[in-house]
Amino acid sequence: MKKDKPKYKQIIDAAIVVIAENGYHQSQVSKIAKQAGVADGTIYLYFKNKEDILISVFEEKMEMFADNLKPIVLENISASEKLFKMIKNHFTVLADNHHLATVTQLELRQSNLALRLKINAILKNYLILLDSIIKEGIENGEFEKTMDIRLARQMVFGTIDETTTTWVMNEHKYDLVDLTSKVHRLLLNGVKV
Amino acid sequence: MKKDKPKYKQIIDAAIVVIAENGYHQSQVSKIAKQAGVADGTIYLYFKNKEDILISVFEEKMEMFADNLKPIVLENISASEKLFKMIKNHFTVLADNHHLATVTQLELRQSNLALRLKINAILKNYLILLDSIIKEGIENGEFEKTMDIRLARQMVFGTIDETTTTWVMNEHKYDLVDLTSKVHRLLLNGVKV
Amino acid sequence: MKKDKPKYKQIIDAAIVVIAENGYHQSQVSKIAKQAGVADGTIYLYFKNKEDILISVFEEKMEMFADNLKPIVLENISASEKLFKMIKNHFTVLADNHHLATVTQLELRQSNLALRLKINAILKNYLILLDSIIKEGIENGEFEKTMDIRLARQMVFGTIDETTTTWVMNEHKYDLVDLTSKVHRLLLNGVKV
Amino acid sequence: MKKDKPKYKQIIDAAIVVIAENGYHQSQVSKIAKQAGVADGTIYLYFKNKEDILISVFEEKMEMFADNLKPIVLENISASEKLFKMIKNHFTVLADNHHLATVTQLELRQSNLALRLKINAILKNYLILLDSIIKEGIENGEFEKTMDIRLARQMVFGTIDETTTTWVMNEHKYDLVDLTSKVHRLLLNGVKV
DNA sequence: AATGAATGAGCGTTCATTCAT
DNA sequence: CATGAATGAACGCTCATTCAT
Repeated sequence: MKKDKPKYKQIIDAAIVVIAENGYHQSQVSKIAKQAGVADGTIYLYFKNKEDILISVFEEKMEMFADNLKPIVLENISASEKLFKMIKNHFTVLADNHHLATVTQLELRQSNLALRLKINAILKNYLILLDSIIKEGIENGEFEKTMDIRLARQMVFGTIDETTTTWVMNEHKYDLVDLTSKVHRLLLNGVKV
Repeated sequence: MKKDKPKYKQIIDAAIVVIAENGYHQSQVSKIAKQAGVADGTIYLYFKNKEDILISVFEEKMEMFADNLKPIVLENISASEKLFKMIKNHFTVLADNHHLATVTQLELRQSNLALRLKINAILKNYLILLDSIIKEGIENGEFEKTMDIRLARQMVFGTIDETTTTWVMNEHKYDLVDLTSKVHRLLLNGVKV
Repeated sequence: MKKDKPKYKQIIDAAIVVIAENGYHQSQVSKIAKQAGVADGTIYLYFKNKEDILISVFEEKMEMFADNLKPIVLENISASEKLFKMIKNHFTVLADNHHLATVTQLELRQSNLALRLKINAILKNYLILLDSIIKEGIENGEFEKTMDIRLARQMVFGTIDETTTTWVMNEHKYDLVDLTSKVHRLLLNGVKV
Repeated sequence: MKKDKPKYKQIIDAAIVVIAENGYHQSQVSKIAKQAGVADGTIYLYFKNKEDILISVFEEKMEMFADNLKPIVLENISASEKLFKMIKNHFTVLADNHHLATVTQLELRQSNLALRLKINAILKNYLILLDSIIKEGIENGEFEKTMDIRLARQMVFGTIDETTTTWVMNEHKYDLVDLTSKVHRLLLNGVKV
């Protein structure tokens, strides 16, 4: 399995560094190869083409979000607490990895539509877990039973995403994880008194 | 003033059509010129460079959002109602103009970071108006006075934006404006009962 | 019409020189552009791609062979004399243009199969004229009436082609046109006494 | 001697199959290795480089033509009959081996000039035998004594070659060996009555 | 003001060959 | 002898921008 070979991860990590530091459109394959310490041609032993590198970056790292979230969903705690842990996990992963945050929030969005559709497909697994938390909350009476699950998910994800992007655009000047409680409260109670 | 000359708007509108129909990366200056019915070189009498066209597209159209929002902010109604009207206006403008929606939600985000920072600057005026609604709500006791205004704004804008993008990606299959009440309710009360 | 613009012919002629001097596989587009005194991109205003340059080289020059042959076919002389004039014309054109001879006899044959099939299609017009001479000879009793026209054409063309190629490979050391009579006599009478 | 080891012939035969089926430019060393059932690197234990494989293909197979022709030259028959047997042999070998015919008539001609010069050198032995038949015919009064031997050889070989190439390009649709008599007659008597 | 022909920098990918095992 | 992972040089084509007319 190619994904288990050390060079696979080596190239993925190199890609994140190069994209974060040079921007999406200035991240030539040769630059990624150099950062990874391999020859240009070696890239193509592990990836079909340049796009495949970028998809794999997202795949590998999004897995991390989903893998972290799965046990949380199964815990014996309230849906509200699960939501809290999900937000905290999301913020923590990105706060711990500024390069990755820059890549996912800013650079990868400059990719062409085809690539972004593939990225969205990968994201889906993560959003399904979020949906399951919302559903659980509705079923056990914690959450408003008349609300539209898809819209609720879009609010939760949209808010988390917008918050993170703003934080990245402000060059990580403040602590993202510190915002967890406030974001959580807003999502639970809305803006109204 | 160049902006008042007919060819200026002609080129802006051509750009929106071309980008919506061909995608950001397939929207060459020559294609925009052809659609606008002018020579390639003529573009450069009205715009500094290609990026300037795209910024101007956003500028011209975002003005519409802000211009629509300004009188709403001044109306003698509750902050909650203003929020409702703002969401409805946002959804209505984009639902009425599918090309524009595709361009702002999908295509323009593929531009490079520099362009997107400029786009954000243009967006600022709109977000300031949103901030003023939130502030008013807090001051008149409608909204939670302990909440972080910036986070609240990010939730409102992030939710609206995510909702719209999802709608565009689903190829406008359902009615976006119909979602106004539900989105409004979610933002006011959150997900909790 | 692009073919009438001076740069079209300028690029064709540059291609012949570059290919003759550097060989087919060492004739990069940039080299042809330089020889033609235009920018690389200009090539693509006149030709679809590199292959299109090569096809056009053949097209333009083969036209010369056919155009020279047409009036000969119509002359009021014997088929045998027409054959003589055809051979002489073929040899003369190539003897007068060593670069072209190298390109058609050696370099262009290194192109890929697809290109060579297109080249063959262009050649067809020339071979049709040759066929008409042979047919005429048969009909007026000059040539053997039982012979296979296609095979006769293949003998005539194969002999001319092989003779020319050998001359090119011998670096034009002897006079090609001088061979006309002998080749003509051989084709008419064969090797037998 | 490397040529006697089984893998040597194994690789040669694999090369012919791969080139005939994929075309010259799509016949990578790795593909030939795979077809031969050896590792890429193994190729280089038997051949200096890729060009060396192709030269060897020609060498090995041209030997077959010359080896078949030698006893014919020595037979106690007329020069005209020897010519007949030579043509028949040439056609038979290629008609019996479509892959080889495609490779020698079409694919190998796409190789670079250097390789083709080497191929010509190999061909020489074959052409020398042809020359000796022609000389013999002249000396024993069968063939025209004033004719240029080199030109006669070029006519014979050029005609055979052109005939074969046309047959290959027509995808072997008709029987090549059946043409022997007609080609022989044409070469002996020419087109004239 | 308007034109559009000309410019030229920039990059993903292939594949023959090597060499450590 | 045999392997196959790794190497890295090489090139056709696009398109934003200019400028002579």
